[in-house]
Amino acid sequence: MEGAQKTAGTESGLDLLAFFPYRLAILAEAVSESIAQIYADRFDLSRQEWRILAALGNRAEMPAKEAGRLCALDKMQVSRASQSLEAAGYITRREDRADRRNIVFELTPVGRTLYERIVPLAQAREAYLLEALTADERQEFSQAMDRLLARSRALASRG
Amino acid sequence: MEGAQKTAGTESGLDLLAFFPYRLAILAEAVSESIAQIYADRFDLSRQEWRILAALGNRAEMPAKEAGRLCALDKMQVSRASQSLEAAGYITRREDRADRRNIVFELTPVGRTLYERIVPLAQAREAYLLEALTADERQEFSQAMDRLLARSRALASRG
DNA sequence: TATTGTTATACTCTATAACTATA
DNA sequence: TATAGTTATAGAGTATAACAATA
Repeated sequence: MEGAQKTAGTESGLDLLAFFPYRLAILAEAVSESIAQIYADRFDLSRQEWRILAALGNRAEMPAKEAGRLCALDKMQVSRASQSLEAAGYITRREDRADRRNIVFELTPVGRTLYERIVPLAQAREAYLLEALTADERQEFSQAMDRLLARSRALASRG
Repeated sequence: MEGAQKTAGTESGLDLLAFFPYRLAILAEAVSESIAQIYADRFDLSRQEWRILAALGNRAEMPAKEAGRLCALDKMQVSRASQSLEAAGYITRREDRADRRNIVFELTPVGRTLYERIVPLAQAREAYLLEALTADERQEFSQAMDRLLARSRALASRG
């Protein structure tokens, strides 16, 4: 982002390596890969499956629609990932009796065991990453992320 | 990241919405989308094509191999994206006489015109995003990104 | 008529490796 | 034998919309 500042009065080009969206993409990809090595390489879960599993871990059950909102997945991704998780024996899927259009997910004991094996590994990696920052810096980074997210969504919705 | 701290002594679950890699992925996706609306929606370029075009803008020419390193693309992505850019008339590709295995890219006048139309729009969006942060915060965020990238690569290379 | 979720289809993207040519 | 780049192939992932069931 320093590079985005003009280094000379006549400089009008874009320095890709200093372009904020590019740098953020590279960082997010690297971080994502470092976590995917756990859920994908070691436990053979897709990103979508991992997100649903992770979201299910700290609640008794979760409707499909909430899984979509919570995991930033569309309804097709939720449908397919939840079918895979069910086929693998990690979750159950049942109809909501109150409104039978809704499907509710629940972890099986096997799914909970998987969750409890993955989560500490994922958290250890997160902790290692965040050791790059002091407690204050983490908080500032976190707040900056929130503000950047709000602005990027404002842009995206503008088209 | 605050949420990653234990909220109770017995809490061992993972709060997906507070999990740093998840939040970073969501942010990067939103930022990426806000820029892709320009190069993809308005100018029909793929992400790979855009990166090569952007990297070419502030230099006379660029070898294919350097494009790969600079744009974080593998040699196949460079090969295909550069062929598309050539077919669209935005770049030329010629052999390096010194070593005819190397291919060197150069912007055509049409390509430069495209570059000069896209870059101000992309920079305007970048600037809007970064207005979320003060100058100091930008610098701290930038340094934090560098440190996080180093650590995520250390993790990823560990496997 | 609107909503939830599934299925179908085509399309894009990616990963692997075989291949060409140059060195 | 090693390197730069291309091509081929198959697999994964994605997007669109048509569809069924329920409300």
